[in-house]
Amino acid sequence: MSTAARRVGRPRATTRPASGLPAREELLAAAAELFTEHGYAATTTRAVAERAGMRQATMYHYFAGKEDLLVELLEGTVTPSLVLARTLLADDNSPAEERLWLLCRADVELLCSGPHNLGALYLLPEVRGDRFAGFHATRDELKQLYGRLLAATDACAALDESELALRTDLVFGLVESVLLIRRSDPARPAASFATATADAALRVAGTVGRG
Amino acid sequence: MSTAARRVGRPRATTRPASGLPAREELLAAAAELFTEHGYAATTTRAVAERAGMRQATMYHYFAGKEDLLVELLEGTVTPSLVLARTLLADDNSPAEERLWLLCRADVELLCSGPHNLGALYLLPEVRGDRFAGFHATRDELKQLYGRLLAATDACAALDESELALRTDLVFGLVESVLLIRRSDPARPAASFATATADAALRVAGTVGRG
DNA sequence: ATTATCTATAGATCTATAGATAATGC
DNA sequence: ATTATCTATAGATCTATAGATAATGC
Repeated sequence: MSTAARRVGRPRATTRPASGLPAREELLAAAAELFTEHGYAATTTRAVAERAGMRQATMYHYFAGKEDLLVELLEGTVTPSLVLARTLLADDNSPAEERLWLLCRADVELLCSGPHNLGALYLLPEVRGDRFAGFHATRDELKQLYGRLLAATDACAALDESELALRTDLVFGLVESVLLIRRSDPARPAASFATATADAALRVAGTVGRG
Repeated sequence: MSTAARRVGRPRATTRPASGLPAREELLAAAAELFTEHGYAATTTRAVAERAGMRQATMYHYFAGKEDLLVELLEGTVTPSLVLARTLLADDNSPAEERLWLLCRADVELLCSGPHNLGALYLLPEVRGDRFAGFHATRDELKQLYGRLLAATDACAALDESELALRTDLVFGLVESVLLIRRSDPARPAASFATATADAALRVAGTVGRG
């Protein structure tokens, strides 16, 4: 009845972290912390591996390279909002204003919860590269769905295409700006902030709103 | 009457860039381009120096190190708006709404003009370091002045301190989000976008606005 | 003599790979 | 036999410094 798990493979040189996560998850968690705090280029593969409780070279058993860590972390920051946006766009039982508000609130909550400011990974200059085309496509689709919900609101019904695009940029920009706000104030509670941001997004959209 | 300037010092190994800027300015311009496009850590001192038309080591004749380039570039992205904010706060001949609108518009214009998205330097993870405390202090003061103008608007007169702080975060966040928007659409004309953003900022503030 | 530049390089990295090793599984 | 890990390192950087050089200034 030993509490130590009996594991295949050569034993680690150091003790495992207390989290009890599997090695691959542990590497992602370490990368999340280090990439959000110090950036991608400034984080070494050694720093990631050792924070996950293993030697540098062992990381390559789980990931083909440093970039793969970032690719995988990025995906998680937009996919859930995209799924929700699709659902909300399909549901025409409630007014567009209300659905837009729900999307904004959920998006802000996604961006402002979790132990690290993962949404801020999107700010890293490295994310420009081709390696991240998948992430950009997802984000573009999400923004497009914001635009379609916005177009369905009373306030925007009369706008022409370019005015609508501008307003979409502003609403989407306001929602994304929570990354910057969280960065200067990491401890802020997500729920009430998400509500207030959704209210403000509707005001940007042009509705009289709840705020 | 030779057109080539007669210069002190050993001649360059390569021809000078066509810009005609003095060497120090040329280095800053090169760093601006490379830091905004590839980030700080991914930009080598060799890349900066060679884009400025000199060898890597020559850069150290003008700057003590790579960080000094970034420090100097960052200052220019907030100081002009801070100066304007101080002036606007002191002038009580026009309503606070109008002064806030002017500040937002000018700030967005500052952030969206110039050949590179210099405002986006603030997104770089390296800017967290102590070396950049001066920049952060300037930016904090600017944000505080936004808050004081906001407090003087009719729409915010009744808010308590924490509500006001939240609204300041949202207005300031919206203005800063133009960095993100410019990054995905670098060619956008600044003037009309600045006006539209200032309108939206007043809606976030809670005024009925012009929009 | 002063200046702006150059060449060369020490010293410190950092990524990814090669190949050995120490467990368990059968 | 398979697996997860280790140690060691090749090869490729990158920053900052040391010291030489080729102009002009006086």
